[in-house]
Amino acid sequence: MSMRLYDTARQEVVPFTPGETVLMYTCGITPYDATHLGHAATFLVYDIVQRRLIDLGHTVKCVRNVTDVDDPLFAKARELGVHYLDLAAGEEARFNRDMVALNTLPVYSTPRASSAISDIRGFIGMVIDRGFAYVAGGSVYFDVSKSPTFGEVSHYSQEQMIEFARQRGGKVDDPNKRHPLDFVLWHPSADDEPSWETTWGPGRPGWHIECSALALRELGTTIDLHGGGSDLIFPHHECERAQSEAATGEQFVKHWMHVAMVFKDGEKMSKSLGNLVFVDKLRTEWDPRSIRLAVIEHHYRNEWEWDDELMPRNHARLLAWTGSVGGAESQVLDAVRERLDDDLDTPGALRAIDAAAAAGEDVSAAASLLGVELGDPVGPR
RNA sequence: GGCGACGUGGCCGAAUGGUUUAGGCAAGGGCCUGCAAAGCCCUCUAUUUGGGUUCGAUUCCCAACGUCGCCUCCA
Repeated sequence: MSMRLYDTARQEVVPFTPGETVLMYTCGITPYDATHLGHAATFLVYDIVQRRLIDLGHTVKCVRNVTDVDDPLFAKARELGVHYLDLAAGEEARFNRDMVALNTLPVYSTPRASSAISDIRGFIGMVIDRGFAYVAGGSVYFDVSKSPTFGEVSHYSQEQMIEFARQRGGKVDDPNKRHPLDFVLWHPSADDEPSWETTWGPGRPGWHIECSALALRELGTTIDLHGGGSDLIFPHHECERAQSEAATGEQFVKHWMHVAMVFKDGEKMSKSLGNLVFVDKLRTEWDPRSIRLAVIEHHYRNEWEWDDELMPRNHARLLAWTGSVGGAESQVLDAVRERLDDDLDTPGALRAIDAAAAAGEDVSAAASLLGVELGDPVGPR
């Protein structure tokens, strides 16, 4: 018995068949602002994967990094007039409170990018030694021409990748670059940004290298499952894979999993648009278990819209489930397992539990597999 | 190209594993009227295509075709 999951790179639902110990890496947050529903959705999906794998008897080592060395963090710290690590520490603590409130399982480790500078130095050295990177103008660039499989995670054409990079101000016209898609592994810092010494010059890491270095340090050369929000597929994961396989010569990731974006008011929930629903705010109004249900009511591969019906509906659902405790013995746990193994069909799992609860069965074991513990009375509202 | 949603009469739009697939608009006919309008009555036309599951599918599954949405955001 194993789960079947959609693999972004293979573009189909395939059996996910890791060994007894499952090595998972999910790209975590850049801690410069509060956790919103989009973040929560991503990590709740991975939490349920982890729960089902444990349920199947696996030991799961899940790494979720914290990107505390990055441009948006520096910008926000500059704006607030605080040190970037102070800002990061505060936001990271908020994020952890949200994750605890939503009852996510502890992960194996949550390493910070700032802890990985020496690993990153070593990693870049490996990439250079193996001939996949070059130094120019104080920066180190990955040489995409040495990686013929570049693009096999996202399945974008060269032209599309270049266009996307250009739209993002990805410096495709940087004169130091040999190819427009070459990306930075290391680059000089601005005056008010942190800087570290290296043999090829002072500076700071590029934004893809941290995850590769941390994955190697924490989990080894090949990991079973890697992912995050679908917004990370390109360029982040494309670049990660290229540089990791360049450094180690081994397959980096066996299975890629990405969680679809959450929308509000017709547009992707994002900091730049400001159409955010914050988890900590929501928690003051609703039981966190209802929030979890409202998120997993959607399939992880479908984009979905946050609307006002969601919380009342799932509050009612939580009440129905809680009211079932002490009822007749139920077989619904097996139905939920079967739904989760079918590409993580959480909507189907919820429907099965709804039906069982309506039939007077005790659904607490099934709810628990989804991270919803029915023991406590229902909270706010 | 990828992922997802959808595809019901001329148009819009409900519903459904099983005798007649709502309703509205439009159209045609009639009543009424000096004529017309309004109103009322009647009539008319549909489940994209091809497979599959089933005793039976429009409904469930697969494929094709078509329409729409999303695909740079940093979760």
